[in-house]
Amino acid sequence: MDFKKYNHSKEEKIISDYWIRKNCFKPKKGKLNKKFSIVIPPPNVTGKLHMGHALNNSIQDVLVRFKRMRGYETLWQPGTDHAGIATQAIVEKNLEKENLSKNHLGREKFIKKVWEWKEKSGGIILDQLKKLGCSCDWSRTRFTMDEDLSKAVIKVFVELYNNNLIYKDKKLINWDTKLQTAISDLEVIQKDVQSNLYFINYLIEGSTDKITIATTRPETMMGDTAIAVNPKDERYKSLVGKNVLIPLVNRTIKIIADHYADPNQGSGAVKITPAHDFNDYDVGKRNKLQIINIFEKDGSINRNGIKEFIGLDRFEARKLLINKLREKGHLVKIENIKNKVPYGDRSNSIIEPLLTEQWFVDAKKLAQKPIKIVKENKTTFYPENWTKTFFQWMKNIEPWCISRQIWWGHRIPAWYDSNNNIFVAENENEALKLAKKKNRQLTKLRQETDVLDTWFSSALWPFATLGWPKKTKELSKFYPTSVLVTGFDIIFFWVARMLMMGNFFKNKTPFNRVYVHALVRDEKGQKMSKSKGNVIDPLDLINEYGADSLRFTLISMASPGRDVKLAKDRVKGNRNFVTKIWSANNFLKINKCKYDKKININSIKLPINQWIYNEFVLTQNLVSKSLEIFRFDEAAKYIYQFVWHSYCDWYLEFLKPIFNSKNKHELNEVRLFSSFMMANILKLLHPFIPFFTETVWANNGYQKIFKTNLMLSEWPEYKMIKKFKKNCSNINDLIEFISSIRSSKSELKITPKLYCDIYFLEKSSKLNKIIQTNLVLVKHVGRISNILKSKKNNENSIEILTQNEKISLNFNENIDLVSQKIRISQKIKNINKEINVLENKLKNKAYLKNAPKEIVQNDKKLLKELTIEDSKLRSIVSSIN
RNA sequence: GGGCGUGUAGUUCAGUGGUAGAACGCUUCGUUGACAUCGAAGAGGCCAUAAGUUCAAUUCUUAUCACGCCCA
Repeated sequence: MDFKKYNHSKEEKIISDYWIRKNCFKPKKGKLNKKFSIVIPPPNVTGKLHMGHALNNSIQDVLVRFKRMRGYETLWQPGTDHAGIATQAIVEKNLEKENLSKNHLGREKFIKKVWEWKEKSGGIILDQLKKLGCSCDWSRTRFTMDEDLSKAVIKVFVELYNNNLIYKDKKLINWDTKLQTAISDLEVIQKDVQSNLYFINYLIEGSTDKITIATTRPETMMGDTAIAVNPKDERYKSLVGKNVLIPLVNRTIKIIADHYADPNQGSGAVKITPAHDFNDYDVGKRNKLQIINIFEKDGSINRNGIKEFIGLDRFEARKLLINKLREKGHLVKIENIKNKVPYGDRSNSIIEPLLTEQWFVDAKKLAQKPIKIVKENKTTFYPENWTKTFFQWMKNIEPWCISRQIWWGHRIPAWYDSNNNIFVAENENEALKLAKKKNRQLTKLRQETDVLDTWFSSALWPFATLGWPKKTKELSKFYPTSVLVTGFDIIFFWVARMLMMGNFFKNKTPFNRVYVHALVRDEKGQKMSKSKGNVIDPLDLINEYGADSLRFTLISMASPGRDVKLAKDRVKGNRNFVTKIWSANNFLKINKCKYDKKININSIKLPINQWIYNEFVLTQNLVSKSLEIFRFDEAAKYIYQFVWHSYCDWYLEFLKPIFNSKNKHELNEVRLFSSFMMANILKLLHPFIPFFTETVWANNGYQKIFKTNLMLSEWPEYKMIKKFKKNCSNINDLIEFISSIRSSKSELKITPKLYCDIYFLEKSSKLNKIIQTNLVLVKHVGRISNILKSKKNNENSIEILTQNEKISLNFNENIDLVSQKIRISQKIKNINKEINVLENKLKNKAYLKNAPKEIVQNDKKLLKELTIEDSKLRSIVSSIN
């Protein structure tokens, strides 16, 4: 027979199309009458599949497929978010190529262009998820800018506003001068950089004395409104209240006493620029200082600056200013220091604190319920220690700046009259109604131009995607969702905010459990990044090794609280695993193994079938249990171990002599049962490697007898059968016995394929009994030609010890007895070490008194066994002479 | 500075209050009718260091060292 190799690319495509065509991913009532739901962490609509996605979604798919097979009605809700800043940037870039800009087009036309882009290119990542095998209900795919979801966003905004949980305020916020929008504090990354610390003299008015301040941002001098010294700082006590002249700027400001000034930092005197520094802003508030903003929105100097600096970029201004200060003798020195500088996570440009009017969510108030919910374990984190991180952030939470000065996003539903009175409503008509209560003559309002932070809409994801605010079937069925699977990097961005919104608007926590997985790194543990060039593209791996191999690799490496260090070799290894099963299945076909009629497992007679059955049940239980507690790595390990080592290495090997025999009864049982086991293996493996298993399922014709494809079949829930246990233990003894014969051959440098005769030296050998009842298997797998009735003693025979029984092996060629003697002597030494330890232990009265009985019993038993082993080995050594 | 985590075989990682495990890699042997993307056999560990608790510590506690990450 000629068997083709498994062609993953071809089969994956076929299976994927088949599942979708047959609507297999839609929720269906299962046998349990229970629900299981997950909402996908919506990938950015501009996104391409990276390893993080691959891990995140493989895990979700394992859970979803597992629960579906177990009989839950299962929904995996997919979709993407609109990624305001990122998407706008891409479309703007495309416009540039056509020599257009968004300002050219105007808001409406630009938005139209973005939608065009989205329709054309916004589905890439979803297609990639399909390639990975994700069993999302794709017919329910949602997008945060969809009409329904937008309605939800507007409703949420209005309600929060009416509850005083959203407000507009003039505050210092993080301003991205490149993107020209506000961003939230979470989107600011503090980076360690080398900076210059400039020491500058300010002249004290009415004297020739000077005060030296230290700053890393000298250009902000133009906005200084005070110099602060610590009230306890003796050096400066007499200067408090005096005026100083800002060099070059020639404006006078006061020296004030404020605890913010740290006597140990720099010179101990610090310039205060309330408009351009968060700490200075607070100092300014405390001391009622003037606030002078010196920057335009692009970071250039505005008209509040020195005349000749107006229009200069902030960094140009810094250079020029330092030169001038040096020229005029105001610059004392420059020190090189390490400090933190804020960068925008999207633009990678230095963030400028800027005083502007923005919209804020009162996060502090909204955080209260989630804190309570998590405390009460109504939402639990796994691994548990993330709870701590969550609390720490939630308890120190700052107002959330939600307005963005861009066009792509949910436009804030607020309108202004000509006096800038604010009217927040779901639409302009409603707003106008509100406005008319104030002023009957009003006919026209002006809508807020800002849009909302993308995360604002993502925060509604678990209920908005299910239809909220409409009371849909899905919402009542699948909310709260069962588990959220996510990386730790978005616990604050997303998880916390979903908890706020879900608990506020649904009065129910959006998910019962949060499974937090780690980052995928390269094999050296380095973060993957384009600049380092160590990015592994999951699609490359899928093409080369198949989606299944990639999935199995990621899942088996996802142990809690540890990063996944991914090397290509791992994927290759797991591809080999897939091939191994393919080849095992071919072996079944060659031997006409077919599961074509139902089996009464209880009536299975052959020990080897009983053995593999109980081994399977053991594995099935371990896999199920591991998956329930999110131990994907262990689940994968158990199934790998079983399939490769129990099923292929031993079970299939033991079947070979049966296939060669003429015993019809045995043949029938083996042909039926081996295939039945294969079907169950495919089931257990399906959540991990769905494409391959579904393919083999179809090829083997299991559809007929199970009356379903694999992904909708029932998860194995077989019970251990007690009456099989005796035979199972016998098979385990055989395995151990055969292994020791193989070891002995290897030690004696005898080729494994060489047959030998054996003789049982023990008077009443337990092994002998077991072997006699399984003679055909042992002879074939153990390569034994005869079991001798009497002992042969010559230079070709050797005694070995296995399961504490002495047996004699007889070969047809000479063997190296001398080296064997050395080896056994070494073994005796080792055993005696152990015996010593045990004897000492058992002499210890405290041990005998305090240790649990079983432990002591066990040690006594072990000591006995070792003592026997020792004496038998000694007799073997002496017999060699 | 505050918080969290990690140090176990060459590598990547499981694990446990009482015999230390896997995968990959390595070594030797091997194409016997499923599979060389394979099989068989092996080598390889003071479980980071120190002290404490305990009859018993790789496991629990504390400290130290090293390395990550998050927040300020």
